[in-house]
Amino acid sequence: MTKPIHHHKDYYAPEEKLYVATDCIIFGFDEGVLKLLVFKRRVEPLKGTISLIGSFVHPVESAGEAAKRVLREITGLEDIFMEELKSYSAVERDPGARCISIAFYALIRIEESNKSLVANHGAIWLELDTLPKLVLDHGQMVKDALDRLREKAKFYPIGVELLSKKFTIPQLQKLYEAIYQKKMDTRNFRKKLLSLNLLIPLDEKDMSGSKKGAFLYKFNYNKYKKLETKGFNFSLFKT
Amino acid sequence: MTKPIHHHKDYYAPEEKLYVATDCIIFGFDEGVLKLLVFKRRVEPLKGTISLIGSFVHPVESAGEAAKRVLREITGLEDIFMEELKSYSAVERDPGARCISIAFYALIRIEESNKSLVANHGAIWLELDTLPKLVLDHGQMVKDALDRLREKAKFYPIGVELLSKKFTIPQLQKLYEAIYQKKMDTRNFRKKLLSLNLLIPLDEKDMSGSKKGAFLYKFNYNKYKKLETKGFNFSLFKT
DNA sequence: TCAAAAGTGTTCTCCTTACACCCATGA
DNA sequence: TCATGGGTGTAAGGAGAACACTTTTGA
Repeated sequence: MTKPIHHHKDYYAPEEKLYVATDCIIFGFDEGVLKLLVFKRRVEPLKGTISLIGSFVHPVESAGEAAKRVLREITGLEDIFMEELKSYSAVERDPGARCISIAFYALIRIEESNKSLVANHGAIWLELDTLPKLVLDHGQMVKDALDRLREKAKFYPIGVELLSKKFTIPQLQKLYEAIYQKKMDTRNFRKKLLSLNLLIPLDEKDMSGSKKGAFLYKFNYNKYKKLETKGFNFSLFKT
Repeated sequence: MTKPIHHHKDYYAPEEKLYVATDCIIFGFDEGVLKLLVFKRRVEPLKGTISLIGSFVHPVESAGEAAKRVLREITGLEDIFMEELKSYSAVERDPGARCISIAFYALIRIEESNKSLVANHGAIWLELDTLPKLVLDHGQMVKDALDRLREKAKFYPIGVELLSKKFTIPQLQKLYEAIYQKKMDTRNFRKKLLSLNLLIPLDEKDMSGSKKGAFLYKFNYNKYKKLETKGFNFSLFKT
């Protein structure tokens, strides 16, 4: 069977429609550890089960728009780094109905989210490395999203999406160490990072992490956008 | 709105289902140029329009299974390199009906395909760099797939999926030159390639490309699989 | 004998890596 | 004054990039 002719309803009619949902793998970084925003049922049935935050894709929106809507409804945030991960469409993935899900992963700054909105939705932040079992194939989604994050962060400085807009180099290093679960060398990390010329040094220090204080930087989004389109190598280290 | 409770049909009932299709971006390599397998309507209506090859996703199969089925039905091939590209779900993407598509790209050896099966389905190979306009958002799909192929081929030797099982190094180089649209240095290409130790040299020569003839090689899939799981850097050149 | 493609080595440069000490400050 | 985290430089090794000629053989 090949692609049906378009604009002729007869070609669609005999086909079966499916439920289409989206699930968001929402990463955050807090207290030196990677966290995931999940939905914990507080009432029966299935009280206590943990799932990703998602929604059906409505007729008036694309999957990406649905995912953005979910993120906005739960966290109050807009203009967030979000990318399609992949689709999940195994026949038996959802025992309740034939339902495919298009998963998106997002990186957000926890402190910018609307905490009461989050709480009102029954959403909570859990540490990634002590995650309990999630419903359906959501565990697999998280695993896939983490793999993708690791791949992506090798070549693109997306880590900055997880930190405050003003951040210190030690903070960024701790984030990378959390993502890749390994210690890095301070000197090499700084050298490579600064050689990209994508950080704007500020005249402020963050005094929360040490007595000496660490200089704050801002990410140069404008410069990055220009480089990105030209295809730049952002690799922060050798694998 | 958060994720509905599963196993309770009431949560699905009020939602609208959508048509779910899959489209395949099928790459081939022949006569030194990259080609795409497309479907050309030979009868009215819409005679002459060109689209990717696709199908609806049926209730009994996942999107990936649907894509594999399409590939098998059109080319007779199984066990082909195929990966999910991304989903396309813009509300107005298909004027005929609200229909999302999950696109997959595949790399096949043209000479192994069932030529009459291909022809019977009205499928034809078109050169990638002189593609006409495709229906719907299929042009965008091809562009995205090509970007993905370029990204992927940098780090994984997937090019071999497009060549005969026995191939010569000059053939592989020509393929890479076609993918990246740039000339490469023979000596550096061979050096890097052979240093991966993934090619099994054969005692045969391919005499079709030159009077001198070029030695044939086979790809060492077993070794590759082992390296792949350990996370190896297959980059064939610096971007 | 010549045209056309296959095959081969070396040098330079740059990036990555490994590695250890001083600095600033608040407690 | 001392404990804590912030910040700095250099040398060695390895990978990528640039570069030109010889080999084979059918026409």
